[in-house]
Amino acid sequence: MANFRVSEWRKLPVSLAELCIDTTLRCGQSFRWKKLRDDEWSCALHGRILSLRQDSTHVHYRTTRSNILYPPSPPSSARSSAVTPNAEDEETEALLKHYFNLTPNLTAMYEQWSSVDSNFKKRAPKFTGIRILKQDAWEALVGFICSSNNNIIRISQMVNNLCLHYGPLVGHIDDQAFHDFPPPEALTGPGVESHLRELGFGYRAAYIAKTAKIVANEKPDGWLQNLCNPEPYDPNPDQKPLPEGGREGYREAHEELLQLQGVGPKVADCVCLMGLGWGEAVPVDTHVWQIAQRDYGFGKGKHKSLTKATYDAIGDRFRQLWGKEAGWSQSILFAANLRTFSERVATKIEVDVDEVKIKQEDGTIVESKVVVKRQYVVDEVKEEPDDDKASIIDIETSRSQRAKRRRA
DNA sequence: ATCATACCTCCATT
DNA sequence: AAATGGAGGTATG
Repeated sequence: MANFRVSEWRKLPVSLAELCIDTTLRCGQSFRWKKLRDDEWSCALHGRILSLRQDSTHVHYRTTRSNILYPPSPPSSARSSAVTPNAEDEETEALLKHYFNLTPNLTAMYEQWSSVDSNFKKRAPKFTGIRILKQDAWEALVGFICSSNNNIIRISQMVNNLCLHYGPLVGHIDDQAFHDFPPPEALTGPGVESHLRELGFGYRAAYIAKTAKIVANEKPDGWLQNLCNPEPYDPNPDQKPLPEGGREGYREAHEELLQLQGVGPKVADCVCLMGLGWGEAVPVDTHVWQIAQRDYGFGKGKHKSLTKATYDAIGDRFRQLWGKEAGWSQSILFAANLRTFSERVATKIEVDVDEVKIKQEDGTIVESKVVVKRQYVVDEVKEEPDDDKASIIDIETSRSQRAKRRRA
């Protein structure tokens, strides 16, 4: 195992309210992180494996690198790495801060959204620390092309398969291979589409192959990166309201992305938000559509179904409500609505006991007790539980001790 | 503009 | 056990 070297653990002070890596890495933004050991997440990024743990006060991180590709620093600087951070550690910390987008004050943002939106205030407390990642735009693009008509488990399998077959090997942890995400040029070959089909990508195989060719061959160098939001994060945003439909740069990036194969409005917004730094991008998928109907009055009148017009109207409504970082707020409500996290949603169990008389074929009547247990999602805004949202979790039927017998 | 349909595959549910 | 529907949609008519 001399081929790889593992750095010391280092730590960065971060509260769980500012970043919860478990929720952030499981909420469907990124598809490559693996939880190998208890509470330790790892992912290949920029030629190294980054591993993370978190406690209530810090994020702990370390890297695993290949000695062959990334030889150790000279002895002069390797000496005191435990006390004095060397260049590699500095670089890793910078990567961590960048990837997890740690500059914005998330606690203040939650407070702001809570003060203007009672629904957010109600649902967010169990989903704190969710940040929008600054992922590589190309990786986000391919990942979300894979997401159409798909579920997070399979998307992750597909993306991992893509990296395994087309991405450079970065290292191993416990015999688990970690590959970096393949650049567009790696996916332009003639056999890519059919190979991806064999790998189970379905109709998305063609989308990825075509999009890779467009990006690598038809667009100028740096085309995708240049769609990034150039503005640094501003903790004291100016008073001028966000333009209807978002800033010009966002609208342009969205429009450009729509030219690609397999990229519609939703995928384009995912890339804008999570890969290009446009906080006002609001991807409206089936979950957000459900949320918009349930909590924000959509699904009736003019916006009965999720047409393009409705899609845009939902984005505009959320931007108007939550502002420049509407996409962040949307993602928090999205996570709160995921089945993956349903155990966090407060539930209430209601038990009904009914006496039932059952007349049997032979004329005898049997008295039975039917116990029905229903589970509700507790809704603190509406006191009344919705019957249509209750799910029956258990029914017991017991015949009473002495069944009364009568003549027919 | 809106609507309907096909598209790959996997999985849970019926 | 075979059928159905849904999964973080998009392209086409």
